[in-house]
Amino acid sequence: MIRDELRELVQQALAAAQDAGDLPAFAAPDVTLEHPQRIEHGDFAANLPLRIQGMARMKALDVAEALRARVPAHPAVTEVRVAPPGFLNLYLDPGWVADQARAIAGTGEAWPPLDIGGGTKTQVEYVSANPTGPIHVGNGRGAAIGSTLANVLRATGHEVQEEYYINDAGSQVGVFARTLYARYEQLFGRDAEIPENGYPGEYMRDIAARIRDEHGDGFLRPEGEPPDPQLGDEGIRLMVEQIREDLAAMGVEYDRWFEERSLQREGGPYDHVLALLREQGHIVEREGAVWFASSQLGESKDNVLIRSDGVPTYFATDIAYHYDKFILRGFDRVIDVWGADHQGHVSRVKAGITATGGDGDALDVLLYQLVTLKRSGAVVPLSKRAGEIVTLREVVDEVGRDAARFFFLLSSAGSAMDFDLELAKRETDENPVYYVQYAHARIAGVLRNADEQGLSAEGADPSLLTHEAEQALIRKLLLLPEVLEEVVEELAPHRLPHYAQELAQSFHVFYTQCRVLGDDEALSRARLLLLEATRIALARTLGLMGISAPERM
RNA sequence: GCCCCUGUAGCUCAGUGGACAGAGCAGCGGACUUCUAAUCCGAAGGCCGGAGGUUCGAAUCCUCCCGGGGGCGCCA
Repeated sequence: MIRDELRELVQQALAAAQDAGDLPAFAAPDVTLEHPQRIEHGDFAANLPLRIQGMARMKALDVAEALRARVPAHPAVTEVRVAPPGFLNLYLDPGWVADQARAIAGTGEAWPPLDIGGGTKTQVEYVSANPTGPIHVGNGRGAAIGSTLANVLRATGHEVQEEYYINDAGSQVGVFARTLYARYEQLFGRDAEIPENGYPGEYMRDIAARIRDEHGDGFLRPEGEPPDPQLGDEGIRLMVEQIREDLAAMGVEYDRWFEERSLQREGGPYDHVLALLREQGHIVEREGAVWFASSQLGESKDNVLIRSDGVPTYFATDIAYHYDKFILRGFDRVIDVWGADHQGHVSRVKAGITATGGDGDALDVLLYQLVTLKRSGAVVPLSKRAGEIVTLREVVDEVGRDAARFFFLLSSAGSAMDFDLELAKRETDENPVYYVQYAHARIAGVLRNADEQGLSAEGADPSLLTHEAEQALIRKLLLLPEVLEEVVEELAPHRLPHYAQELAQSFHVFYTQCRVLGDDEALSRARLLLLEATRIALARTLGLMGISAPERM
């Protein structure tokens, strides 16, 4: 991408200036380029002179001048200027900029071609909510973040697998089964009560009814006897099926649904990991429980692996799960997207990975702060145990998949967000997603009109794209590769919707100021070329976010 | 008590070492005989939670304090 090429130019200028003795010899930091806020400061700016003025024992302005004189010629650069207090400002050549419209349109849907990953085998695991209830709004945020991140990684040369981890083995599954059985018994007129700490939500009645519809009283046992274990399994199966459908409604599809239970089969990863930890001396038995002696590994405390009642903890199976990811399946890199309430879990899982032969640093955990759901300003509790829960499905049905995804992606994972249902519902016209989609629909409309007139970008001369709005739009297009790189390097998918809005704005301004289908046929063709390039970038950005790019609105 | 996240315009949020701090929404004033006005243009709105410090330069880094959220040996 152009930024990397220009960075290299400045790097070369530095080396040349030092070789020539214009600057003293010293090890300089890597060159970084940024986009100045003010257009008069150029398209790119290097602050290198300011950063090395001390090492060079020269005034920043003199350093800048020494560098400026040595910057090699480049077809994209029309001018290099020194600006106080010591910046080196680079100005792109308008002819080169205009020609990028042709380059983009010529590359087509594959633009921008980026290989950051080099085929790195990467797994993104996200949502992974307990299958004891429908997924809620907070999980929706994880879904939007995880799937968008996976899309961008795939688009930048990573070999990506998306996975959902089904927690079907913990103690909560037993509580789920007993709750389900109580609801099931109630359907047959029995006076059963759901257990303490059970799941009081209405959805449990629905699942019980579905099982009755399919199996009749086949799961009914003599009163007072515990439920058939297969009833719980059937309930989990139905719940997972619903979760799958709810996520699909938001455009989320996984490559694999991984069952926690599969780790615990005889001689499986769980057994193996425990034996491994024991061999390595990481196991301590105390107070009737089995502990991971993680404090010896720099953790703040030890953690229980097997509770005194003999049941393994979630933590124990999670070590086995990550052993499975890294060692058995050979992922080079794993990204787990978790809610911030799992924050305390991060460092101990990394310690567990390292202790079982993996590299804890190959795991990136992207924590997102929880979503506060509001209804007319009042906080709505999200707990599955509360009677009233608002499901993700409900929100998606109300505001639409596109708006829901855009909304979830808009704020950075680290900041808590409010999701006001009334606001989201009211936002039909004013939601920013429509602003972006409308830009795409407008382009599609003009391309249709051009087609009817028998006009196309065929043989277009991009050098006609000299208007300020045209130039600004192309410069905005050229930002997409940089944005994708930042999304990957900072695990920051929220940059995408912000970029989408900027791109749409640049287009709308262009559309207002520049008529595409006018009297000047050569200009029309050039502008059609620009429209094609813009449509490619816009559709790509929307597609990576899992948001549709409509032809009409 | 300790750890993590967070505090920026009325609201929702970007910006996390650069040059005069940004956007959307709300509110105010304009623009449709012209490829879609779900659009555009303009004005207004800020001790960047507070106080010190580091730096040529701090919303950004460090220390302390205040507010909000989350976590802290047998829940997941």
